[in-house]
Amino acid sequence: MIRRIGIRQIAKLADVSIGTVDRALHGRPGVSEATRNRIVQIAKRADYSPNLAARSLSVGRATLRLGVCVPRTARQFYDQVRDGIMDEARHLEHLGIEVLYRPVDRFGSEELETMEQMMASDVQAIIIIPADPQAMTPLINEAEGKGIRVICAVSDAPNSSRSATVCADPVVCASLAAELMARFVPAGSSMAIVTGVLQVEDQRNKTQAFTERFRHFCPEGKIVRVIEGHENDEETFRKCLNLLDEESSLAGIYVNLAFGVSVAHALTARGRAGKVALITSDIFPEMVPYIENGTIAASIYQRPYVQGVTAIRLIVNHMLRSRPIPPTHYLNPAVVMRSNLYLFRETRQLTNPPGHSSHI
Amino acid sequence: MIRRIGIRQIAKLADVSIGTVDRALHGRPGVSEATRNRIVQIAKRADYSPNLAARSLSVGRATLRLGVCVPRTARQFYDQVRDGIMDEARHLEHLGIEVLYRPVDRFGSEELETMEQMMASDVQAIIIIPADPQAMTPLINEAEGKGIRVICAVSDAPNSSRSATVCADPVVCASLAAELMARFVPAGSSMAIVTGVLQVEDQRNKTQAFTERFRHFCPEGKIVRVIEGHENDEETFRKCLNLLDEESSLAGIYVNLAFGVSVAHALTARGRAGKVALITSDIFPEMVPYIENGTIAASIYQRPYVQGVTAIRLIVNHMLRSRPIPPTHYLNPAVVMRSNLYLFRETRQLTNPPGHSSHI
DNA sequence: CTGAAAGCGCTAACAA
DNA sequence: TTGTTAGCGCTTTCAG
Repeated sequence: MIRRIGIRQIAKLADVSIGTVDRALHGRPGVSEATRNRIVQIAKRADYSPNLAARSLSVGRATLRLGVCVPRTARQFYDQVRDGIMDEARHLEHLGIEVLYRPVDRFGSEELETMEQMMASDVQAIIIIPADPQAMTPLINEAEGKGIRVICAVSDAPNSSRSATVCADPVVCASLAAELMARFVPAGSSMAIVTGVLQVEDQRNKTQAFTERFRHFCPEGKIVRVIEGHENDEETFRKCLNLLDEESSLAGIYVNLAFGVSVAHALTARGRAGKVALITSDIFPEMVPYIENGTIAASIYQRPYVQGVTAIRLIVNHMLRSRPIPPTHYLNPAVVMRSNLYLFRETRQLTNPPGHSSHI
Repeated sequence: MIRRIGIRQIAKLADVSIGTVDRALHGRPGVSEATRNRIVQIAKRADYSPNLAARSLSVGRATLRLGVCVPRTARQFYDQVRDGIMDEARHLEHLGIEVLYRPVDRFGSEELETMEQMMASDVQAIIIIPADPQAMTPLINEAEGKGIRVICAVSDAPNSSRSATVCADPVVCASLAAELMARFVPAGSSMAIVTGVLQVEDQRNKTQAFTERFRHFCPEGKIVRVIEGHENDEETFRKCLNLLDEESSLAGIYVNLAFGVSVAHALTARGRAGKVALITSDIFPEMVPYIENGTIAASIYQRPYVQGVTAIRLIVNHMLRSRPIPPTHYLNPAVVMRSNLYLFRETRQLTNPPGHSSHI
């Protein structure tokens, strides 16, 4: 620990009391502009940065109250985000961080109501995974207007004034899938994409990016079908059966949302498992057997845990260390295959080889 | 921040002074066994954990002095480890962490001498990347004997009594390469492995694992050659030229150490770039053009930055939060391809798409 | 507008 | 063997 300058020294240099220094440095009222400027100058020249330990000790209660609003559905995924947030917050507990955690149902208005409650409950920042970005946008704007920082994770509300978004770059996810796929299948192969609803920005972007990059990486490769499963297991499954029946020369399928299992089912049902290269998104326990038996060749993983960790770090670095917030923090997707499957958090409970304890 | 119990309350419960509580809880001399036990019991029942902010504030100087000994060679790689260590240490600075950083030349005795100096300079733990684990082992044992925790990163000293090792599981790295390769090439393909010296445990393990897994994943696949380049650019290059001349049907090469560029050179020289699937290890700036033009299909990345971060976290969690140290912390290797190349730290300086700021 | 002083939870030096 | 006390750097309250 390097001996750094403290408010005491600054007070001495500026020939004022430490109380005045504190007021000046924190924009609190009760200092003349003249002395304030003088003190700020000195602090800057001396490269002053506050001792966070002392601060949180002094304040006693939380220095930083955070609201966290995460969907209660698709738990295997969102719970990872929550774990990342909570783990990191606990790690930084001694800085006086307090988390107000509110899981919400993904559909209906609970999300909006919760957001409103949070805004009313004296938090300095909110981490949210908006299920309906459109509807959430006015509330986000209102929060930011009140000085509450809003950070979107996993899903973005791009037209809002949120301070930052942290997510896996959808274009990179889809491009990586396309690049892998192009290496997995021969030139001139036919490809299908399974998505949810093309109106959802993320899914549309991934579909486009995959299409474009696959054509780029695979000479004469073509996308013969884009299937919208409407985020419904049954519909996805059924449409995939049709697809397989109609496209006998299909070489691969890319599933750009969390419905890889339905597609794997369909492949298995039609005896095409292992014959058609399947690249899915994210990891869910039900996918494990399909990765193990080769039905799913690879999965592009958005690393929800790390997203949670990152969201906390962004906020803390900004609010406590006055670092700038990067408006977009894209993190690198991971490639899950059979060889590294058991090093991912999601599968750690299932079979836990001793000594393997990584999660980032 | 949840209101937790402090030594004051414990003192009251045990009907002693806070000084006694402090002594009892820290195994300092000057407390009778009876009172010590009583206090420890109370603390345990109350789930006491010390306020780290208060501690580091009180102690004033560093609470935790760490020695870090990292090779000065292969900088692009080891500097990442160092960055991870330093970034994380700075992040935890307010806990009173002080890092004594000593880069050393990889060859010669500097490593041993530096280790000895560190052991003499009052550090509580040492993070080391042993270049010569064999030679380092006695010193590690000596350090641990003195109560100095030693953590190996990247490279392990398995026969020493080091407290922990953090690295990418070599078996997983090689298996992942094999699995990818088996998907890249047709059944019955011929494969070559480029390594350094098979006597080095890590390289031998990777060679074995790749061989075994490739055979498993690729029906009728065979390893036709294992080349030892002795960690020498020139020799690796030359031997690869020979290989290419003699094996006209070679479908792929796996390079299990940091000499992928030499192999890429050879492929280019013989006009086989893009025809032979090349999977390398880690990322270096010189590799970037070869990844971009498809000569290198993929690279298995050990994530040195995260290794550094992890090493610090292990130590801090152990020494400051008295968590157990897991003897081996394997982290998940990453797959680097053209699509995600620019999201890795190593390449961030080269071309830096705005908004991409991930490094873990 | 500014200064003085108490106190956050802990360590460490000194007293008893 | 135990108790007491002075800070660590900061925030905050109360006086001036």
